[in-house]
Amino acid sequence: MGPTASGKSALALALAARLGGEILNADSMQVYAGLRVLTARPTEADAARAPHHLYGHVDPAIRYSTGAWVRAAHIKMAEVADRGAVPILVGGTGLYFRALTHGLVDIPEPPPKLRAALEADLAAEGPEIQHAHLATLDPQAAGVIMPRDGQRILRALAVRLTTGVSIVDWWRGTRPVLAADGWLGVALTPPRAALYGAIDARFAAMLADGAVAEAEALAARSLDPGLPAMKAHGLPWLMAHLRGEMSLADAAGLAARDTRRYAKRQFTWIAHQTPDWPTIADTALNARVAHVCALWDRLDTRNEAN
RNA sequence: GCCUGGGUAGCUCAGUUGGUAGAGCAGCGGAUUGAAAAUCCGCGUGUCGCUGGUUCGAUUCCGGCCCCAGGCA
Repeated sequence: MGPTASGKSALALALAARLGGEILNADSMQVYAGLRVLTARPTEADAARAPHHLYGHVDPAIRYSTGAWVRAAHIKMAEVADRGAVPILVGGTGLYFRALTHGLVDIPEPPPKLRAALEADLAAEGPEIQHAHLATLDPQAAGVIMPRDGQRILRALAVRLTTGVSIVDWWRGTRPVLAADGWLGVALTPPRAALYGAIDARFAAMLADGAVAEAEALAARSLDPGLPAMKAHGLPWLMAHLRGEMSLADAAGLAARDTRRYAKRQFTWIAHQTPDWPTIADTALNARVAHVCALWDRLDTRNEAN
């Protein structure tokens, strides 16, 4: 994995050619259809150079989830391996990788109606009141969730109400999806300043590539702005621009700012959530490929020895 | 050249009846178990334009100078 705009897709393509691999998307936004430009999905030309999976296969009206992704990725990885190819997962969504390497408990899905009701309560009363509610219902969960973290409060309430068991107790049963030594995780960590420059340049390129038209097409569907797909970086601002609420330049500035902040959170994730993954600070593609291949060979020989 | 209003954090500004200053935004750090490009938590020392004077003490009062905006010439 690596932060946004760090060159993950290009590296994946080079590795696929070198190792005989197929590419699987591990990015929570690139799964959505209709967001090719704004989520920096590989172009048709790039996608033709190696098999790509799990890109743009979800309608933006759907509320996708980590669980849905893990199930889909698990199946795809097995299919790729059956073909004798190497599954190469690329993306910036740390939680998706974590779900694979550390696991995700199989908690029954709360009914959509309950979810909608909780969402309405949250909107009407604010997170603190819901947190107090959670504290009486599930003190254990309330203890590990911040009082204003509406999203996690909602999830904890939904799980407790539908299963009768605290989400914290569910978590105790977490088991990894992937075998401990069967995979190699690598994190790209380019210098911050270089990455920020790349982010600004990339958003400018997105605009030149039809980002506004993409936003317009989505706006025409009048989807719920709370949907995950509607939160793609830049999309809310471009839609505000289309409504005449701000200039395109302002929208672009805010989009780049959001993306920079996101990249910062990704650096934090890499530093603290995947401390055992080798990091590559190099920005040159060749150096990155060589580095990953060396690591890969080591993993290979170790596995053969076992 | 004269008049007026300004010069305080990266930006926009507040404030100190004289005891060396604080908001918003930006930025930075952190958390992260089915919304994760999400959500949440934490972090404010800066020659108070420069320079003299008054004062125990000046960013604050007084003088000079510099810069910016507007007005008059």
